[in-house]
Amino acid sequence: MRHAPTILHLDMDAFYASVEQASKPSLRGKAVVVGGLGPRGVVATASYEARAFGVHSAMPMAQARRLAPNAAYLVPRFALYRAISEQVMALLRELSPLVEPLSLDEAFVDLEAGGTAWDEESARLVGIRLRADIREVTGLTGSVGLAASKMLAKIASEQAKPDGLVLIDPGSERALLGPLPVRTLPGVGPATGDHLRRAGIHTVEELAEAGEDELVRLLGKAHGHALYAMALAHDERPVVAEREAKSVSVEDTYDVDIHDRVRVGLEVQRLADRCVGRLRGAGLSGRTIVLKVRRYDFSTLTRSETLRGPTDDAAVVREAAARLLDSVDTTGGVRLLGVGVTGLADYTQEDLFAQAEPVRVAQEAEGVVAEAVAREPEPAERQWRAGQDVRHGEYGHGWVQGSGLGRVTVRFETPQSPPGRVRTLSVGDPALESAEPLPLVPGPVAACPPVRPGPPSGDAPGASPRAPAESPGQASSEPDPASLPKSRSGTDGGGAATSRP
DNA sequence: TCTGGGGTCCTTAGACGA
DNA sequence: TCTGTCGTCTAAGGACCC
Repeated sequence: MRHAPTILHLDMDAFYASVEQASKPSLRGKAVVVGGLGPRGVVATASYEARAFGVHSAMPMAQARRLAPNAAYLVPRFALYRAISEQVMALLRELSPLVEPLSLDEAFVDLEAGGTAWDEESARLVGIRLRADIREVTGLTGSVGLAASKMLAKIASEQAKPDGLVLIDPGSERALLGPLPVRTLPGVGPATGDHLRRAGIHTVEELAEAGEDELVRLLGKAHGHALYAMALAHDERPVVAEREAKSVSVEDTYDVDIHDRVRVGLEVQRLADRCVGRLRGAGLSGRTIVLKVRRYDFSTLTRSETLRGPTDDAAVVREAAARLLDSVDTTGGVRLLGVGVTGLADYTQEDLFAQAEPVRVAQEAEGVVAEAVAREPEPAERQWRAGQDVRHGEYGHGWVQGSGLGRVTVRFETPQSPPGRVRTLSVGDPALESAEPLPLVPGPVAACPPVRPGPPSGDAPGASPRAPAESPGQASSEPDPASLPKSRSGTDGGGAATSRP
């Protein structure tokens, strides 16, 4: 293992919720919950103000509403989050070619490979500078962990949250890990955590003391070996910039269980089409078709079929998915359906003779689906979704707080305005139209990171071209008190209502 | 009180060919 | 020719992550 803490892990703080607060001034300092608003939605991200009420990711939305009834509930706006994520990733790529994004709001960076840091001091300066740049370019805060390995850098950024920086000193790793709960380690979820607890293992230190053989016996070969290494702070996983996708899938959870077998069949066809759309969009084809069914009682089963060659043909995927569905008992109802493709290749090699028949049948099915889609009733009125950006001819830019009973409530404000006024309009108001999100940071620079003149870059070889903007004193494991969430109240958070009346 | 969506990796078991 | 073994592929499920 390398010895310098030059692996950086960046984790944006409550990312989706922070973006919404930045773009909606009236929500700053308030409890904001982003997630699915349907009856079966779950929380994607809760602002720190909402977390004070006990709301957290993956919690059912209904439970979140009971805990924080006055929070603002918003649907995610992934296009906006993606755009902001790109700005952040671009800043990371200035530090090193080795950037491994884990999601829209998280990434590892190998600073040593980028020549931007080679020891504790330089790594710390890069982290400080990065946090300042992220704040300048996006207006948001991120937490930075620096350590000699990915695992430790991630644990460090977790400890740095919110809005902080933690560097794990080389040599202190095992002492730091020892007292932490096993759940801290990556790969230890609820099931493994329970398993270990029943074996009397609660901390990382106890994990190390149990020994490799015992862990392999308890958890299996791969997991046991990996966990034992992690417990000893051994983690040699490299930062990998390019990862090839291994599968492409789409799935839908329905607000109400589907009982009608014909409807189930149509939904599977629709999902197959969407899946192929994504597959083709990525320039891929795949050989194994997977059908996923979650039944009324939450039991989940998968059925898969491997073709003789990869395909990106919607008719072929539809037909395979339909065959797989034939082998599944859906009496009692299904709550989720999914279609996926694995065994990906970037070319298509159809066995035309073997698949000609299914194709013909599927083309007939295609007609059925098209017909069903055509029959789909048009929504009588435009749908306004909580959180959505809108523009009004008279009142300007705003966002939907809620809608129902023929009315839509809009708060008119922009990222740079003071908290704005709420107006209730008719859902059919001709002056109201949906709008693109506005940049969080003023000026044209928001769309692409600015290149600022580089102040003196220090005397060490390979120093970052950027000079630190914060004093090093701010880079401690203690977050700046001024940057902590200001209010626990979270009341009157806009009260965005569900878009379903 | 009910549990999303999009992924990755691992384990187990059976089939099959060398 | 029969049998055992090994590696690989396929299928299904489970755990985990963000």
